[in-house]
Amino acid sequence: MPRISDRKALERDAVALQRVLTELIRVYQFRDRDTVCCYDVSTGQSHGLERLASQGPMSLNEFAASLYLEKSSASRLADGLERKGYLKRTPRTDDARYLQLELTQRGKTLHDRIERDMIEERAQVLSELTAEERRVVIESIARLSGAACAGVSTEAGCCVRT
Amino acid sequence: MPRISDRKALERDAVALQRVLTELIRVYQFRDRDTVCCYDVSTGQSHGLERLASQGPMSLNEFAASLYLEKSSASRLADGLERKGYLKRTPRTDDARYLQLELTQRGKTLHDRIERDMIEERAQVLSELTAEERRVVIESIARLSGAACAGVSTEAGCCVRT
DNA sequence: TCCATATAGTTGAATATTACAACTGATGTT
DNA sequence: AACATCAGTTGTAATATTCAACTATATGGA
Repeated sequence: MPRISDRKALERDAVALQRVLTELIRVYQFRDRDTVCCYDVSTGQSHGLERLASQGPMSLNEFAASLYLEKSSASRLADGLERKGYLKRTPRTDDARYLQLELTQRGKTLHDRIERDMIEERAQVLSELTAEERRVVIESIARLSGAACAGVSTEAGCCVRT
Repeated sequence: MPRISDRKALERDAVALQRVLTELIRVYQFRDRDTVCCYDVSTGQSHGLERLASQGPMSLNEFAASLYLEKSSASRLADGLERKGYLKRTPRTDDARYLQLELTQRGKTLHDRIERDMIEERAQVLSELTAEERRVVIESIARLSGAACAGVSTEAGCCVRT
């Protein structure tokens, strides 16, 4: 059983975390809009690039689920990326209902460029920390998304809290 | 001058951080859409509540800047909050061009409820960490938004990279 | 004093993002 | 063969966002 002062300290930290996390989300939503201008893709599109780059080719439904989007939204996201030449849709030979979504070379190149810039930014922040501290930060952020993800089901496409 | 292995470790960590941070942003954009359903306000509106709750009354321009929005977007955000009775606009007595934006009691109450729920979630995640680890996480997240914010100017309302 | 100018905020118009529902085409089942 | 199921697309509507034009207020100089 934790001491009372421990619980108080935890509560205080939770408040602080909530504050900085809210600001992080806010600034990223803004900064991400900015990304549009600088890289020829919108926020959503750059997430789409990232999913395909890191997970490899996938069906549209998988694409939608991995972006927490309804399939129709994902379809339109893919439209945009395809129109700009970053993505290719290929019907699967074994079952023509499925599409294989895949980045083009152009798409891979753009993703690499965006990712490289972002990693550079991350490295700036991490450079002030020790290896151990960096590990804690990375793990904790992973836990934060895990926690946010936990209460959410993507089975119905979106917006279902379990 | 850091050793080569140190630089490699830093690079590796930056890649990992980029990965978890991207996922965090993604899941939050989804989860935030969900928040709409549960609390009678949209994502943007809940950020608006948060700004006014934590910074106190402010003008519309200040409100816009603190949300990284164009003033017209902020004006419409305020419309929504006012219509639902969470916010009050009062012309300033010393200069009638300015509006004083302020939460109503109803707005404060709603914000408190939302914040309490979120802090509870944060505490869950933090409870597995030591006090020192929690400090590192909180500081690092603050630095991450600081870094994202740094390259951005809100003077023109939005979307200006300096 | 009065008009030009600047400032704060609102409104019109255009665009983007999203979800839900209805649809199309392909596959599987009885 | 007919019906059901599944993957993906398209129609429609709601929301969010910006830019530009506008209104109202304030300030400063002739």
